[in-house]
Amino acid sequence: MQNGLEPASVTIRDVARAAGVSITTVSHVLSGHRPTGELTRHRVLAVVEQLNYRPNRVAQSLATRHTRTVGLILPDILNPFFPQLVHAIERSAIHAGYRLLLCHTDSLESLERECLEDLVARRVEGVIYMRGTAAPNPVLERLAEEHFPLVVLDEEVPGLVAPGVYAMNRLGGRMAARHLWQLGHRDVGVIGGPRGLVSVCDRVQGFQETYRRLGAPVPEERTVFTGFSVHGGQEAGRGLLLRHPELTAVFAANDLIAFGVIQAARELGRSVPGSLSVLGFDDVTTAAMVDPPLTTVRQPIRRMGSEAFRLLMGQVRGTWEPVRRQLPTRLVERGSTAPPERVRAVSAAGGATPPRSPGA
Amino acid sequence: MQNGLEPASVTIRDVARAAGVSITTVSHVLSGHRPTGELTRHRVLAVVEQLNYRPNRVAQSLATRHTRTVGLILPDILNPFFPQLVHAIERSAIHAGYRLLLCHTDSLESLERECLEDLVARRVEGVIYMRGTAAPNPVLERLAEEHFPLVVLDEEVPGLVAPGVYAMNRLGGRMAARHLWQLGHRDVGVIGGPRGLVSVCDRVQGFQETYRRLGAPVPEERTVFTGFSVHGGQEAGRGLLLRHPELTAVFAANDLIAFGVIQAARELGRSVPGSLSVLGFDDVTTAAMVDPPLTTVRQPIRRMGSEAFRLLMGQVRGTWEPVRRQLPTRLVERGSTAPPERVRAVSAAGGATPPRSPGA
DNA sequence: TTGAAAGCGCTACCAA
DNA sequence: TTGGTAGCGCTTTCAA
Repeated sequence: MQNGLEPASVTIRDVARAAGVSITTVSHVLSGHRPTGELTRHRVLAVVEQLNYRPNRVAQSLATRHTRTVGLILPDILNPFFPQLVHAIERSAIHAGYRLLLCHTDSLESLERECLEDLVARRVEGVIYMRGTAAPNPVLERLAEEHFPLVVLDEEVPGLVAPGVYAMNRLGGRMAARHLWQLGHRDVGVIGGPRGLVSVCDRVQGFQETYRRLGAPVPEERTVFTGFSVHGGQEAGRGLLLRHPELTAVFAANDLIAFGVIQAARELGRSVPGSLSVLGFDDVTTAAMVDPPLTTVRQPIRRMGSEAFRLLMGQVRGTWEPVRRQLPTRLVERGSTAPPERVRAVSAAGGATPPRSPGA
Repeated sequence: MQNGLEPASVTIRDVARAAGVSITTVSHVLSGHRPTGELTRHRVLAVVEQLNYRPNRVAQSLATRHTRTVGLILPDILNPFFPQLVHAIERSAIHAGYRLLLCHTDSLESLERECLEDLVARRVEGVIYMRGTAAPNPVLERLAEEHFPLVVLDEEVPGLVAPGVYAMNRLGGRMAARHLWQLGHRDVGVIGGPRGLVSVCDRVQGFQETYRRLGAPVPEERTVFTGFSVHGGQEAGRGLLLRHPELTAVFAANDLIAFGVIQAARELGRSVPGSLSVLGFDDVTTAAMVDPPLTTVRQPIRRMGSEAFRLLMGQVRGTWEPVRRQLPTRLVERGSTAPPERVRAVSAAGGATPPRSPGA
């Protein structure tokens, strides 16, 4: 207790000695891997209790070659989307007897690589990889090639052959578009997240493709990109609204951005949804709590998390197979979207009002 | 690659053989723990590179008796307060070469105990313990007695002699009270978090003690307790406002509860802050983004996290000492608090208006 | 039903 | 400047 170097806890050897049996025996009464005499069993257990012995999991891991640990690489714990995802994963993990080793990368590619290396060196049995950058990651590629247990979650890695779980982002983008269209919005803007992220492309493209088909393609200069953050959304929103005051609605690639857009709109004296509709993506818990509750495209976060863990376990104790699971999104209508002012005005003036009917 | 049992990665032995040197040498060129010949150094490094050798951290840990891992016990990752705390801790940890092993307890005492045991068995070098329940925890007590490196964070454990980092909760409660008082609120309610939590007692008592001193003690039936959640706040808020429609302000023991109270107020047709002022605690990131931006007592989350890790490291490589660090809170005024209607009405009617002047 | 002993992959002491 | 080797604390054959 005095020296700082040696916690010197009680070992299996101590137990064996105190119980007057062999180490082997202690090991087996504890693991139940082979029958033991009733008598010795009780003697050993008593000693274990008395000495408060707990097997050293490090030594166990070295001997058995498994650590009952899974590595988690995540880009941004401050985005509430990820804690929700982590929560789901952790529930599955605990249930399966696994623990999570956390690696926060701040969306930095260099950190992603380092973390991955470190996790492997620590002999985690698998990794759930959530990226925050579009940069290629050689370490990740190597692991995938070696069929190291790995599942990519949320953000797809282009070109990587590995199991993954994603939301139907393109579909989500389409849902967003259809919703705004039906409300009567014709002048819409889009604020995507970090350029190059597959999820961003999909959401944005799904949105644009729908508007194009409906006959009102979104002009290129009405689509901008920014970071997945409130601040990013605020900046980008301000710029977009300043350059295009004619916009009546904005689709944001995630909720954080949407929050920022709402703030920007207010600064510019535009009420939401009165003068501007805002639509988000994720359906983070707080989405229901912000000023006008946010209309958003919900990702099935819980299912994504548990499915990811399930896939990982499949690999850990079984065959590797690059399954690609896509989970459906759905639109959650709340208070941040409404028909554009013009349409409402017309409606109020009376009469049926198919918004900008094709022939008009 | 076929068999599921043996990842059989390359070991130090392989490197030694391939480089034509001893295992010892390989170990030392990698650790730098002793000088090595320029030539052999390069040879070894080349082989390491070529074989893509990475030392097995499990084996290292067993040999060196350190894991470069810290355990984190946290009650509720869905409360944004904790991700923010985790973020701060993780920054310090990564900087010091440590990794975080995550244990989510869902505020369950049984899980807290299990996690603690498991973390110790996994030989983490220390534990940062954030509790979510008021239940006593024998395992924790044992660890503290044994001077196992441990720091209690955020939520104090009564009677436990161990290092800890906390916000000045009582002070925070006082700040909240003074603010509402100065705005002119005389009929106030309090919604605490889980009964028995020290932080809750401190915040509530700080608040009440101030109102008492100012001559308007808060009647007991205007103080209620609930879970640290939006839902809890909503339920409790609804009940309180229904029973006491005369209240003009509510102090909530954390931001989540405050959010819930705001929702409850709306349901009851009361605007915030027009007809009801709401004050929170924590200053979670989203506090600035909700409907009326939340006036709240800010905890110095980042500093709490980094200080906790610093204290832990102090114990890991040094002397145990039950330091108790308390960090100051401060009031952040935003939009959810305002003078009560009566006062505003009177003010508008003209004339100086010491709210409910003692002689009135 | 029990034990001896050979690892698991490293570190670090002791020699050379 | 280098190597042999005894652990670290456990699991698991193989024998008894």
